[in-house]
Amino acid sequence: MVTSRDVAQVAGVSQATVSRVLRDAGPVKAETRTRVLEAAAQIGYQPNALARAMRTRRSGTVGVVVSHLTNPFYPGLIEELSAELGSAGCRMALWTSAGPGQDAALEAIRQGVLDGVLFTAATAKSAALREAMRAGAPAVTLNRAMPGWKCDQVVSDNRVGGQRIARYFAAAGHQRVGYIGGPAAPSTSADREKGFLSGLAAVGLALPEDYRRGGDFTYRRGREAMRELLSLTRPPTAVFCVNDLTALGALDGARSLGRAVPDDVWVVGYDDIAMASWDAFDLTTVRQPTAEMARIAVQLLLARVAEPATAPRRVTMPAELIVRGSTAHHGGDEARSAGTPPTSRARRPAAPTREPRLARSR
Amino acid sequence: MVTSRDVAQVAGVSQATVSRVLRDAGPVKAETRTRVLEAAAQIGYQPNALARAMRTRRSGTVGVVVSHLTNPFYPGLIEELSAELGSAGCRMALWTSAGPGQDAALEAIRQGVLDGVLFTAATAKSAALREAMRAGAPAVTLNRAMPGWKCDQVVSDNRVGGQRIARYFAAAGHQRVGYIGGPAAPSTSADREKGFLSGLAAVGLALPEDYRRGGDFTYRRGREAMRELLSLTRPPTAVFCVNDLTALGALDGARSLGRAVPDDVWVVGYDDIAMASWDAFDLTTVRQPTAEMARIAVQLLLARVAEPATAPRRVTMPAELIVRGSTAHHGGDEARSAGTPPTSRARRPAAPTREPRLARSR
DNA sequence: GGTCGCTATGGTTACGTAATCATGACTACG
DNA sequence: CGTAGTCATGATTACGTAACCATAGCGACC
Repeated sequence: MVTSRDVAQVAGVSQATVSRVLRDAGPVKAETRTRVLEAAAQIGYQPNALARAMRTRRSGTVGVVVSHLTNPFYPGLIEELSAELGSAGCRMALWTSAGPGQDAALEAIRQGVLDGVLFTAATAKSAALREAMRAGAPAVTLNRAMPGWKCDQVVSDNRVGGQRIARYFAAAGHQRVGYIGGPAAPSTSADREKGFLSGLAAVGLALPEDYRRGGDFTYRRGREAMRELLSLTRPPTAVFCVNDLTALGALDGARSLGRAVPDDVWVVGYDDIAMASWDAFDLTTVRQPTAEMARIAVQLLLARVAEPATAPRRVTMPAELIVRGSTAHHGGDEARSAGTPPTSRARRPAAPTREPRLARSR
Repeated sequence: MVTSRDVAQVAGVSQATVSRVLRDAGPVKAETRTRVLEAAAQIGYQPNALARAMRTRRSGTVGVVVSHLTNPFYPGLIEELSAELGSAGCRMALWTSAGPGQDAALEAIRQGVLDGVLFTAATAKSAALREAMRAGAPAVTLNRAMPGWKCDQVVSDNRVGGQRIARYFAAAGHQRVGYIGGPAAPSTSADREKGFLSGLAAVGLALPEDYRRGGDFTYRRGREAMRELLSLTRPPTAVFCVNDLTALGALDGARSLGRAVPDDVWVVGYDDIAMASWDAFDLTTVRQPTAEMARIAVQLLLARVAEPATAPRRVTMPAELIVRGSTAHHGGDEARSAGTPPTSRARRPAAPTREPRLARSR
C-alpha cells in the first residue's frame, strides 16, 4: 500500500505537507503543491479512508434502512438517495429492516462506521431506535412521522392526501366507499387512513366496518381484500388503497370477479410507483415528491452530522393527486372540479374495457 | 467515546487482555474473561470498527453495484445479498451504475473501505473495472459472464434458457416467432439471444430481421416494440422478450392493439420477477435461482477476500422455465407433450458446470 | 533440581492519517 | 533597526485497536 509518507518522500516534503495539500487546508506554496500532486499521481496514491475516518471521526458513509425493497416505492427512493449522497461525497450502506437491519444500522453508528442513518421504515415499536435517537445519534426519518421523537423528519402530508381522496370520491357522487389499509405501526398508513376518514366525515360519508379491510402493503393482500369487498351484497363503488401495490392487487382482484374498473368500481392507490402508469393498471394515485424529499432528508442529515446539537426539524411536503383511468371514467366532471390540477388529468383511452384474464393453465 | 482502555481500567487488566477477550483470541483465564465482559457491558463499550478495520485491513463492508434498481429483478437480488452478507457479519454498501457508481465502488476499494465488490451490472465496456480486476481487487460478477476476465463469476445459464424457449415455441407449432432484445453490452441479453437463435436454428426456424427488435430492458420499450411487431402484415405468433419488464410492456402493447394473449400471440419473459405471477400478467418466464446465486456469490467473494491469490472460479446455475397463462392457453397440449413439461422436467438437474461448494454453515 | 514448555498477562508498537505544536524565513511597520 | 505578524514547513502526537514481544508463574520430565 502506498501511503502519504511515500508521497512525501518522492516529493521531498514531510507527510504533514502532503496531508495539507491533499485536504486543501493550511498554507502551502504553489510550487510545493504541484510537486506533491505530481508525486501522488506518479506513484498512484490513494488516501486511506479508514485512517482518515478514524482521525476525523467522520466516515463519509451514511446508513439507509428500508423495510422491503420488493415494494417498488423504495427502489425509486433509494436511487434518489444514492444520487444525492453520491453528489455529497458520501457512500451509502443499506439495510432492510426485515431481519436485524435496524439494529445492525444502529450498531454500525455506535461503532463509528456510519456518520448517520436515514430510516425509511421507522415505527414507534423499536425501543432501540428510540433510545438511539434520544442519545442524539444523527438520524432522519424519511416517509415516517414520529411524533415526539427527537430526530429530524421528512414526510409528505399523508393526512391531506387521504382527505383529498375522500373529497374526490364524494365529489363524484360515490355513496359507498371502501378502504384497504396497511399495518397499524407505520405513520404513513395511519395518517392516510385518518385523513381519509376525516375527509369522509367532512362530507357526510361514513365508512362502515364492512367496507374497511386491513392489509400489509402487498399486492396479494390487496387482491384478496378487494375480492372480499366486492363479495358484499352491496359492494363499495370506490375503494381507496393505502398504497399502490395494494391498489394493483385490488385492481386485479376486481377483474378476477369480472368487475370493470372504473365502471363498476373506482380504485385509488398511493405513491405513484412506476407501474401505476402502466397500461395494465392506469391507476389513479397520490404522488409524493420523493426526489425532493430525498434531497431534503440528505441535507438535514448532513447538517446534523456537521452540527449535532441543533433542534430537530420536521419538513412536510405536499402530495399531489394523479388522476388516471382507474377512476376518471364515470363522473369525470365532478371529479375534475374537486380540486385536481389539470395537468394530471390522464389521457383517457375510449374503450379501456380490460377483460379479466383467463385462468392459469396449471 | 468509551474505548478498550476504559474497559481495561475498570476490569483492572491491560488493554491487550481486553482485546484478547473480545476477539476470543489467545489464552485468557475464565475469571478474567468474565470480569472483562462485565466491565465492557457496564460502561457500554462498543469496539470501534474503524480502528479495528485499520489494524486488520479488513473493513467488514462489501460493495454491491447494480445497474437500475427500478428493474424489479435487482431489488429481489439485493434483499438476498443483504441477508447473506448480514449473516456473514458484513455490511453492504450500494451503488447504482447510473452515474459514477462503478468508479465510486472501485475507488472505495482502493481506499480500503471495502473488502470486495459484487458487480451485478458489469459490462466489458468499463476500462476501470477491467483494470481493477486485473490488479486483483476482490470482485465477483453476479449475473454477468465476463469471458476472459480475471474474476469470480456467478451466472445462470442464459444460453440454455434462451434455447429452451425456442424449443418450447417450436414444439407448440409456432412458425413465426419474434424477439425483443436488450442492450448489446450485458452478457445476459447477449447470451439469451444467442441461445434463442441457436435453439430456433436447431429446430429449423428462422428469425427474420423484421421479427427482431432491440430494447433496453424497460417496460416502455417492450410495449413499443410489441406494437411494432404486431403491426407487421404477418405478425409473429410468439414473442420472447429478453427480460420480464420488457415482456410486461409487450403484454400491454399487445392488448393496446386489441390482441389477446395467449390466443393471438404468446409472450415469454425472463427473470420471474414478482409481477410476472400477478393476475394482470400471468407471464410465462424463466426463473433463475437468484437466492442460490446470491449465496454463492457472497461465498466466493468472502473466500477471495480471505485468500486473494486463488484462481478465479466460475459458477453457472441452471434456469427453470415457468409456464403461465401468457403462453399455455392455445396449443397447450402440444406444448406440454412435446416441449418442456412445467416444473418436473424444468427442474431437471442440469448439473451446474461447477458444483456449488462450501455448504452453508447454519 | 534445572530446563523445557505452556498459560496468562502486560508492555509496546504499528496501522495511515489529521491535528497540534514548533520553527525559521520573510515582510511590514513604527 | 527591532519587533510583531504572517507564511511555509517539519516534527510530533493522537485516534483505538490488534499484533508482536517479553515475562512471570507453574508443572512436568528426565
